[in-house]
Amino acid sequence: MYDCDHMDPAQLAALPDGQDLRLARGDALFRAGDPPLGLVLVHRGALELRRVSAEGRLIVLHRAGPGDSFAEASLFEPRHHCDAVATAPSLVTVHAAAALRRAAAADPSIGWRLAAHLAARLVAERARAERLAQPRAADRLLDALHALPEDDDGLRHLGRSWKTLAAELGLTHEATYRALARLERAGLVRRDGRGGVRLAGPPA
Amino acid sequence: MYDCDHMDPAQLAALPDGQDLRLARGDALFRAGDPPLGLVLVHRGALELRRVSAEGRLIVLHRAGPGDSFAEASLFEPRHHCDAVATAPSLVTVHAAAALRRAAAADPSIGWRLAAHLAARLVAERARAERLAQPRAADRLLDALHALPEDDDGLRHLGRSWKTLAAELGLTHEATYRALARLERAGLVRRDGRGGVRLAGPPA
DNA sequence: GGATCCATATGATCACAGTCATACACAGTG
DNA sequence: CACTGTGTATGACTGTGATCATATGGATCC
Repeated sequence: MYDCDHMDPAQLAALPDGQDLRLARGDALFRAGDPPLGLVLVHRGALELRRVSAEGRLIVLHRAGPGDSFAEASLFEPRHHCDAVATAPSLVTVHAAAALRRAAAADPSIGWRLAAHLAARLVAERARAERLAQPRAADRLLDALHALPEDDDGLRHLGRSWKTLAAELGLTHEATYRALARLERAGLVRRDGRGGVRLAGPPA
Repeated sequence: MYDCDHMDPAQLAALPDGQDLRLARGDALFRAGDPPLGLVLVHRGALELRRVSAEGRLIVLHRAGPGDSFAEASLFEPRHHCDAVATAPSLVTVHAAAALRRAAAADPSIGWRLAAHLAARLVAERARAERLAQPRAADRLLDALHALPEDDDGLRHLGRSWKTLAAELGLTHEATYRALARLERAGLVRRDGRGGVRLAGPPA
């Protein structure tokens, strides 16, 4: 429910002088420790914010697809604290932090709109934390799938690989595939082979 | 590192006409589904944002102690999506959403400051998600303890019960006590009986 | 047309977190 | 004072996710 984007990032896009960038799969837009780049809008492709834990686990902090924005928090931080990597060939617009601050000084409404956008991201992030607090893989998985935008008839399309989803859920891909297989055997989930998912049963 | 409060909520407190409220332990400031109350500043005591999962698990979405604020996101949402419950006798100030919006229209800097505050909360929330993605209880626990503010000599004070921390970490209290005992036996953690913790070894 | 890489599986094993039970100390209350 | 609720702690058992291994089909690249 509150996992979708309430605020249209496009309303943030009414901003001055963004710089367009193309990224190949695997390219890093920035690395942890870099000075903040600014607000990033994704037009095509997908980017992930990643960290590697002390034990070497890859952790996906956030994932942004077409129409999403990210790195908003970096506008107020001295350094980036994670890597931003393109998981597919991508096209993004970067609004430099300094320029954005100047624009906000000129147009007071930008601050409030940015706050609204950040509030939406915060709610989504809390939903994610709630999901991660579930102990069982099937619960996390079902929760994530129910949060997916639903087609006019009941089809949802997972816009990424199951392996990627596994990382977002804090699970190994093996656990994810197994949970998926069990859910499918139980008739709660049906997959068409191409990223489409159909769910049975109430979200509750 | 990025789990502490970068932004001083007090700078948000330069706001008009807050309403002070006293809460007893167990009192709910609002419930899921209620219309947004507004921005809440905690002066004394502690409040938790809670949900109950479909399986009946109690999930702590956020915890605010003295000097913290919460429910910022509710300023932009039509309804609250979780309960706010006092876990101790508390004193709070509520800045009504409508009043805050009016104040922001009059003073443009409020929007930007609010955005900065929300950005800090977002970073903290991502750190929490990162923590919850760790599979082992000891890792989550150590991570959370290292994120605690450190005294001038190496003492950290856990400002809440271990049971409460367990809920924040998405663990049962049993698992938490056991992990704690193991860590203490291994010499990585030392507790004085009164909420004080001393850690050995690097955060990495 | 191989050679590679990756996502998608599935099996075996083991560590560990969840669950249920029990116990004790302490605070607050009638 | 007894009574109750809560936090702290530990034991036994079970379920399940992590780990390691292996296999296959689809891309992509020379």
